[in-house]
Order: sequence, then structure tokens, then C-alpha cells
Amino acid sequence: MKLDPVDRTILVALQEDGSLTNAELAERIHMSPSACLRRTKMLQESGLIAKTVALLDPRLAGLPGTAYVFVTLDSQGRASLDKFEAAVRTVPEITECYLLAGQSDYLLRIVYRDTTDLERIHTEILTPLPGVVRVQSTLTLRAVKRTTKLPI
Amino acid sequence: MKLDPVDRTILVALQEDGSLTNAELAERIHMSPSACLRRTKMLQESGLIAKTVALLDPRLAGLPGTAYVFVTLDSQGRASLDKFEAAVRTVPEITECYLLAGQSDYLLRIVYRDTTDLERIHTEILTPLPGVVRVQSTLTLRAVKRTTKLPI
DNA sequence: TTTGAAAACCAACCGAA
DNA sequence: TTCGGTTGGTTTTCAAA
Repeated sequence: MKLDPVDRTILVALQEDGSLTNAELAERIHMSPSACLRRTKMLQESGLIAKTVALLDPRLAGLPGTAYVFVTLDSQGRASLDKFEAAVRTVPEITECYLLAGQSDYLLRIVYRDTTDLERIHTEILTPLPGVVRVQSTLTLRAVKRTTKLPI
Repeated sequence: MKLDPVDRTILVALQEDGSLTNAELAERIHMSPSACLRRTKMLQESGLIAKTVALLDPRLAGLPGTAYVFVTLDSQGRASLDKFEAAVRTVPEITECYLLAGQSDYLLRIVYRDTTDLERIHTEILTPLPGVVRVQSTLTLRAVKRTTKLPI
């Protein structure tokens, strides 16, 4: 899939505001609505535009806290990893999970309401995850930047 | 702002698919389109629904890599932090930046095309950021989970 | 909740490069 | 042949009844 400059303009605009109507988007990029729609649908059907979602304000949602947590497992066999990962996927407070290079450690991103909530997540959710032997949290004081935009 | 179960249902649905038409959303939550629209608009005007955006597939966008980078500054004065943060906000490859507790360190999330690109970002972008004395990268091998959904 | 006018969508078709 | 523009029937929106 190759993108021309017009495609990139569309992607930049829709990453910024996915609620733009086709007519608005077409006007912004100086193109007729039908041509614009054709390109946008192509970008969606190709999967490059994976989905469009509503983003909530974390503060107003009562979830102002973000923590990154390094987790070490007791075993790095395929079965252990699969079991851990399956469990991770069911926990809504874990918004991201990455397998790290090296000693089969994972990095988790956690969202939480307050320190009491973080403590609960730590003891009642993270520590009991299958195979976990160590949990090391990195608290964030303040989000300086947070974007879902990819630099196309 | 207090949310009743119907509001939560709307938020769950729109975090999953922000391109739902009001008619579709109304049917899904077994409500009349007008009542559904009223609630959705309220959630938008309150700011709880902050925006709706298109999410791109990182692989198809040619940006499959994610790295987390810890950065240490040489000075933790207000001016130094402000200068660093202003620079961070202009770098599209930095998708997230958090101020950490402790020694005025920052945690950055970086997206990149390949290891060559990561090297470029490291030497040409991160190291020259104002006030930086140390840059420590944590590479991710694989994304196990990644969601924008907040657990309301 | 219903309704109806305005807006947007989108598939089919046309023309130019 | 491909890409943008135009048309018109259908769907959606959204505020008033």
C-alpha cells in the first residue's frame, strides 16, 4: 500500500478528528466529496484506518492516574507467557501490555482513580496474575503529552 | 458529573466504535434515537467524551516499533522543565510524555519504523532535547494488549 | 416519542488525463 | 484505465411539536 500526499492529509485530519463528515473532510482537503469518500473508504478497507473510537477525558472519567509497571514472571515458557497474557487481556485497568526484550519481563500501563485504587490493583490484580514474581511500579506525576496520532 | 448505567453503556459502546450512528447506538442500547442523542450530546458537551479519532494500524502505517525511554535532565527548575516539555510537544515520534515522581525524570513513549529509525530518533531527536543528560531505552518485542478504553 | 426538513451519505455514471 | 466530479435516491440528524 502506497500513500500519496492526499492520503496522508486525510489520515492526519482523521487522526485529529474522526467525527468529521465526509463533506467537511472533502472541503478541508479541497476535493469533491465523492473523491474524498472513495479515498477514505479505501483507507478503511485496507485496514490502515483500523477503527474510530471516542476518547474519554481521564480526569472527568475519574481515572486521572497512570502508572507503568514492570512485571517479572517465574518462568518464560510459552505456556506461562500465554497464561499470563490471557489473564492480562481480561483486566480492564491494564490498558497496555508489552513483552520486553531480555528476561521475559512485561511492561504494563495501568490507569487508576487514586492511590487507594492503585494499591488495590497492585495487591488484588497484578500480584495474583499467573506466574508473577515481581511487580515494580513507576508512578507518573503528570501527563505532558498524550496523543494517538502516528507520524505518517 | 454522575453517570447512570445507561451513560456507561453509551461510553462503552462509543469507546469501542466511535463511528456508530445515533440510530445504531440507540438500537443497541434499546432506547429511542432522540433520547440516545440527548445523552450522547450531554456526554460530549460535558467534555467526558473528549474527542473521537481514527486509530491507524501501526504495522500498516509502517510504524511497528514502540519503545519507552527514560530521560534525565541536568536541571529541575521550572524553566528547564518548560523548555524540555515544549520541545517534546513538537516531536511527532514522541506519542506520550510523563513527568515522573522523584528526580524530575521523564518517561517517553516512542514509535519507530525499524531499528535504524530508532537509532536516528535516539541520536538526532532525543539526545539533543534541551537539558537531557541521560537517555535509557526500553524496547518492546511485542504488543500484547493496547486499548484506548477506560474502565468506567 | 413522533415527525419532517435539512444535511450527509454513497453508489452509479460521466468526462478528462 | 484511472481518478476526480456530478447526480439523485436513501439514510441520518436533530430540533420542534
